[in-house]
Amino acid sequence: MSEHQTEQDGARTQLTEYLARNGMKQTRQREAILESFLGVSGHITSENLYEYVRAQYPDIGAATVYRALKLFCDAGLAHALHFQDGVTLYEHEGHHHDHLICVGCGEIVEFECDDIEDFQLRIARDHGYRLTKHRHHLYGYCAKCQSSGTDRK
Amino acid sequence: MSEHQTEQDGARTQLTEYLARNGMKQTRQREAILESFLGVSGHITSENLYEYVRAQYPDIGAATVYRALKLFCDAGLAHALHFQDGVTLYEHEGHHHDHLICVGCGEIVEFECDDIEDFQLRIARDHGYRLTKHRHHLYGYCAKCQSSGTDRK
DNA sequence: TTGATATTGATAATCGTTCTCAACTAGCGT
DNA sequence: ACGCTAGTTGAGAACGATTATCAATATCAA
Ligand SMILES: [Mn+2]
Ligand SMILES: [Mn+2]
Ligand SMILES: [Zn+2]
Ligand SMILES: [Zn+2]
Repeated sequence: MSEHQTEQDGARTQLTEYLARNGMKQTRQREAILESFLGVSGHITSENLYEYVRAQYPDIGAATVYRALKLFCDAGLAHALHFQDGVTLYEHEGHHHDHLICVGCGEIVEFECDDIEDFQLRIARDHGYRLTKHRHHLYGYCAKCQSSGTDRK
Repeated sequence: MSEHQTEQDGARTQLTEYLARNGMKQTRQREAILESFLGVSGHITSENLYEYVRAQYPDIGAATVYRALKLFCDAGLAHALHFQDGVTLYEHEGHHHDHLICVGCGEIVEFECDDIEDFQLRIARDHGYRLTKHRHHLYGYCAKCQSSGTDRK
């Protein structure tokens, strides 16, 4: 039994418990969508996940996928991100990190910086704020896109 | 002649030069919209600025305001921000800063942190990226919203 | 098995923003 | 001043990811 396997089982259990705790139902659709979501690594849109889901379960509707992903966030299984205005990307919930995005090819690099996290808390405290979340995105050109000079801008 | 006055004149000149340099035309509408924009301090949506503009110039259309604000960004007079997905806020272009947003009352606090800026550059460099911009938003509850406990969430 | 309640899928609606396009100018050369 | 031409405008349609609606259907505790 791989680490990956236990992680997925953990997620399934987590959803089941969340549903029970909130008087919600465990449906075929939610199980299928969770399965697809867990099978994806990285960042994905609802629309894109819908494609994957539909490949195996053609009867599941798009609205259900949108709803499920939001549910997964509420249940602590997923995390929503907004790199470009207008599209939501989801990733597996895990240890906190922020992102570096290549505006050339779309590559996404994850990073962690405790120092920055500390400064954020200090800034919030200095202004009397209690932080609930933050959004820290760095945009630029990756090494590859810099060398293949044929880029926009 | 106040500092404020010269700042506004500077902006007007900047737009005029940008337009000339790019074979674009200086129109009544653009002048009027710039006037309204300069009269606003802080952060404002296109839609909201359109209200102001319309009060003085009822014939100017919404599309023109949307276009003008985008133009002002290109000309280096304005800066676009996305605190909530789906709405664009504009502010006067000035020295760089980031934002602390109260999710209770919507208050926006501006902050600067050279240390964070430095870490950002280091992170980018470590990954071979050349940064073009970043988005750093801290969300939380301001002091006032924390005490008046009657808040959402 | 039943029945109350939650969920689903198709589709309409949302909403800030952009696009379309015919009418209208700014601004150059004359 | 005049005229040309390319850029600009305003109204309204179109967009696009997401959400709301709602009748049909599935879940699950009793
Ligand atoms: Mn990530
Ligand atoms: Mn600001
Ligand atoms: Zn790249
Ligand atoms: Zn507040």
